[in-house]
Amino acid sequence: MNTGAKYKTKQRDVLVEYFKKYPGKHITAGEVCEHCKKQGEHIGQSTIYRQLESLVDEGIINKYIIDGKTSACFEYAGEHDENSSEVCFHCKCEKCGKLIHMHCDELSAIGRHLYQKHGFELNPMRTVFYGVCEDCQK
Amino acid sequence: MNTGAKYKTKQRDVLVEYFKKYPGKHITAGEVCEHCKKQGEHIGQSTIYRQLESLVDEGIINKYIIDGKTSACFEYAGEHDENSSEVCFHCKCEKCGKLIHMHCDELSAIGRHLYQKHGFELNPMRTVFYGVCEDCQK
DNA sequence: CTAAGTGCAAAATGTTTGCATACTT
DNA sequence: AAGTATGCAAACATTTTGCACTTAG
Repeated sequence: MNTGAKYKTKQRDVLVEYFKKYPGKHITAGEVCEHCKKQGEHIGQSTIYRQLESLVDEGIINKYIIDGKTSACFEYAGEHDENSSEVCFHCKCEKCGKLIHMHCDELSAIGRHLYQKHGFELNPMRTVFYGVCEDCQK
Repeated sequence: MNTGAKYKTKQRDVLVEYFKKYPGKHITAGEVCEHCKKQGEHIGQSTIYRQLESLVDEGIINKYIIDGKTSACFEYAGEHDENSSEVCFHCKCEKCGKLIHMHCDELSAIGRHLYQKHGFELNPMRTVFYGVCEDCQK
């Protein structure tokens, strides 16, 4: 946790724009660094890590830690569309490493179940289902 | 992935016994190291990491990567009781960090749903639900 | 005897921190 | 001016690797 970014800086904008440009894509801190270098925007890695932390705190991006990857991933959280109950779930294949984005009402239902029966308020943005994908089951 | 342990060694036994002794407990590689030192059983850390990998491959222990912790956790997989449909799910509180073990048929049902409707074969042993626990919702 | 496992130390990652400087407001 | 952010390099923590040596089968 930190105090939260308060100043609008060039570095922060670059990061936010990058995430906005690829909604649904999982991006590591290292990939952010590379992206910046390619853009000719040299941003120190400590700045990147600190900004990522801030952006997570502010709910602008989400952080995922996925087995098989050695580093954490971040993803644009999208516009907070409160009307839509469309929640996106993530399934990660343990064999090929593929990450599947899934929209499913039945899955949304488990969030309600967990809350009503177990008092646990699920955060679907952060939860990753592990298993084996269709292609790898052959 | 590795070729799988084939030899029965003292080091391997020590690790397996340790995990068996604490079913349901999440143990990091570092904790395994410490445990061995306390026992007077000096086991090199590379051996520990390599054995942990083997044990995961063999399904004797499961590996979890949980946000907030900097290192991976391992847990005894338990006897493979095929008769029982009792599967254990993990819920991790994002606020207090508590890890809740949950047995629930409804949750087991989502495994079937994912398989039938989405062709995804869920591995519940590896999946962690993130959210906020009852205590932290006050 | 051979394949597999071990242990050490070194290297490779990924992430965090201290501190002087620069930028926002 | 005051508070915050940046960037560098160094520090850290965890995990992996190379290699000579030991052990199980």
